[in-house]
Amino acid sequence: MNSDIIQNKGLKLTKHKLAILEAFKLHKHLDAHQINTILNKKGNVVSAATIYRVLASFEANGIIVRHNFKEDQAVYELADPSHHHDHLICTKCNKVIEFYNCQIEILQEEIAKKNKFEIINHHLNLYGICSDCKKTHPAGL
Amino acid sequence: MNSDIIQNKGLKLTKHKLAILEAFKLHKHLDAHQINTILNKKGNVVSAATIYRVLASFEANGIIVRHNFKEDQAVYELADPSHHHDHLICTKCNKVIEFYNCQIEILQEEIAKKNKFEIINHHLNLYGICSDCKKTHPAGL
DNA sequence: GTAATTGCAAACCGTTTGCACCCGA
DNA sequence: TCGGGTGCAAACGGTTTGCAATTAC
Repeated sequence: MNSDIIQNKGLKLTKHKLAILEAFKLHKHLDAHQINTILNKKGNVVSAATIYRVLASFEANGIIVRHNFKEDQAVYELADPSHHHDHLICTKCNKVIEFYNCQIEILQEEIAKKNKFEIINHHLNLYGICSDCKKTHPAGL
Repeated sequence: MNSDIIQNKGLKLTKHKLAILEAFKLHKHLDAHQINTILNKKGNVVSAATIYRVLASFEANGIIVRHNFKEDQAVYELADPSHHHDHLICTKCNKVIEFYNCQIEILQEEIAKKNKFEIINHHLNLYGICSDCKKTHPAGL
């Protein structure tokens, strides 16, 4: 249950937190502005400050994780430690596809070992054109 | 020659552009603020606006590439299309180590093909603790 | 000479924060 | 009740931009 996710972390259950969590169930990857739009459409008016505070709190409590797909805006998605994945991002339509490749993960560990690095985290973002956008602009225009 | 790099792109050669290019020869990865500091130390006072404009122009002309190691600040490095590489970033001391792994590149292409994606670009950032910082904080503190 | 470059200050945009009020447990 | 949550507006930090003066070619 969504309310459990929030309360299990010792956070107070509020209408806004629930609404934000529900937004992530419907749309995997969201930035603060998109969340605002979604909540507004549902008649849920929330100040930007609250959205940022809820996002920060959710991130600190491991409910969501932050990504930097866009260079100037934070994008979040629900955390799922048991299902790590990386992302393909379409630079035309901003579609995001998740993938997981075990071999790449292993190679990353080897690279870290070679460089005496202890990996804490990683981001692998593949930017490109998705099949839909290729159809729309077959010559790459 | 540094001046050639600038003029070959049809850009006007100026003292500031040269100084910024030289900064990149000494320090591989730089953000706007660091460039400002470096130039100031050399007695080269440059306005922030100019730095950003030069960076934008260099990037548009393929002289440098932008990275998003930090979530809230753009980091640039000299472009070198013939020597693609990815990065290990130490979250303690911000050290950046470059690496290249052919197998990972191949796997990425396979993933793209599977998803009917045409990759244009990618960022693989491995965040962790470098060996020096592990020594300083052996228990991870 | 002329278009590109620069400095300054103001604008911008995403995000954060101080403060007073509100509300969930 | 009371400490966390919220809205508002102001602040913040990195970046961009309008404009007038300067400079490379």
